[in-house]
Amino acid sequence: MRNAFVEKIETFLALPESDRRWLETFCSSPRTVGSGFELVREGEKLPDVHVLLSGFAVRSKLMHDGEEQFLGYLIPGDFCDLHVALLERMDHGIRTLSPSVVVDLPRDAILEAVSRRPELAKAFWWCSLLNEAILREWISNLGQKSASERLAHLFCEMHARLASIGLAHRDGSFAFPVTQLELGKTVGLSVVHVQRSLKALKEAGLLSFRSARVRINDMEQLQSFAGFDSRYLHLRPRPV
Amino acid sequence: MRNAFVEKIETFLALPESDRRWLETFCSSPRTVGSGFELVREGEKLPDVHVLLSGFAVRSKLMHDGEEQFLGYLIPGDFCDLHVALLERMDHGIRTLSPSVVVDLPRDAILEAVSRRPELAKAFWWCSLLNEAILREWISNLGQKSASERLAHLFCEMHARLASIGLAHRDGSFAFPVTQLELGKTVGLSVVHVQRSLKALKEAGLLSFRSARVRINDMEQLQSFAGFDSRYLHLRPRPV
DNA sequence: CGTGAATTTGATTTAGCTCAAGCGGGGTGG
DNA sequence: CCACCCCGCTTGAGCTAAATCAAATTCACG
Repeated sequence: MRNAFVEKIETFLALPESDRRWLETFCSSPRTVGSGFELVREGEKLPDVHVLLSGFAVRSKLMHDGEEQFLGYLIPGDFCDLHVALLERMDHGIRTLSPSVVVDLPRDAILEAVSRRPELAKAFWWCSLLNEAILREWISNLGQKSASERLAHLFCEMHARLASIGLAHRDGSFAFPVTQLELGKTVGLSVVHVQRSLKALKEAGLLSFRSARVRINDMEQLQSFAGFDSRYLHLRPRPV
Repeated sequence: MRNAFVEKIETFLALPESDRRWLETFCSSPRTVGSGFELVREGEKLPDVHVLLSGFAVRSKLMHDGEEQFLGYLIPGDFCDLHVALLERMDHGIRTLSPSVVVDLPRDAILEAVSRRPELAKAFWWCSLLNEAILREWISNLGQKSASERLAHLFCEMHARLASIGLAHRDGSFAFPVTQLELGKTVGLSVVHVQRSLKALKEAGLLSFRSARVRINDMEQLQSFAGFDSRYLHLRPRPV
């Protein structure tokens, strides 16, 4: 059976057979959870690290004024909370955006792997570095771009990431189970303004967004409008 | 001689003697560079990873419209570009903000250390995770807060980080060698608005900012105004 | 069908931007 | 030692992107 997690890691390096088996063992008893399920609560101290095998999830932080800011989307193959292996306490929460399949890796197993299996240690670290790169891009997105540029950029990113794991349709469409309110929490805008900016993008013929699905009509133009350059994602051509 | 880098790592875990010596060997031939020196250029592929032993530096990304966004500040003890060990290409640049001392660690040495020295592997990974946590906080800062809250938050963060390595004065003041223009690039605001927001913070008696030095007058109030909660920094009490 | 959530639209307000001009201070060359 | 000049800071006057408030409409779903 395909395992999005192992596949992701193997785009980075070919694992020794024993490491791959080690990973697959832990993935052998996944859980299925519904949409809107809180995988991890902010402030919590966890015994396990989670991996998303299928579905969508989001990281988010609660502000002191009660507002919520999204910090990143998780797609199949992503670690949810690798930090807790070393940092102990979650500084943000994670919840699913669709029915999902997750596995729990005991924290101690991760630590042991890092000590005993150098290839896995590298791979885990690599996952963290990728996350970092995305976070940096989000910062420039929030700091420097207009409302519709931000949205455009977000869609470009999601498309690139989903395409890299085979979850984008050839016609440029992909599932993205979020509401406009949630888009607002992602790019720091009010719902009303998200709606108007989306409308502008639609009217410019760049994309459409309906019932949790994005379709990019003109990738070329959308990317150039958004100032999107996929290199920050450090994607490697997917070995088949 | 004190070594800010080794000290930082040892707040996380006590290194085996041999690992410490390994680090210190590489730190034995540092370079001194001036202010405004470009340590790493965006897009570059580097043979070395850099560590800042003293001074200030900043990560930044150039937008397609020519604007610049700051992505983080580097203070003594920080890795500049640990990513290149695994990611090959820099997705942002780094330059000093003051005269600084840096050391160059050959990429291959880092990779070898990760394979052979599990404690160091953990420590390096921990550094990445800390960075990530700071990046996430910056995202919520940019996405959800007003101009003066953003600035206040930035000052709280710098104070906490500098204090943790003994670079903050007991009176709440610390060196922060940036101009108002640069503050703008940090929090996504125009110079003019930075100036007005700073003025407001000064007039509220919270802090002062003059000639590259910040002084926080009322830490309690500033933190509560900024919605600052230092837990995201995952600081550990500094062992003396 | 009915009901609550999500989207759309309009009207108004505001935070932050741009443009433009004046000011201070520290460093340089005459 | 003075004059100048450049850079960073300050202030003012519009202007605009985005927020807020409020209501209507559509949609998904039981």
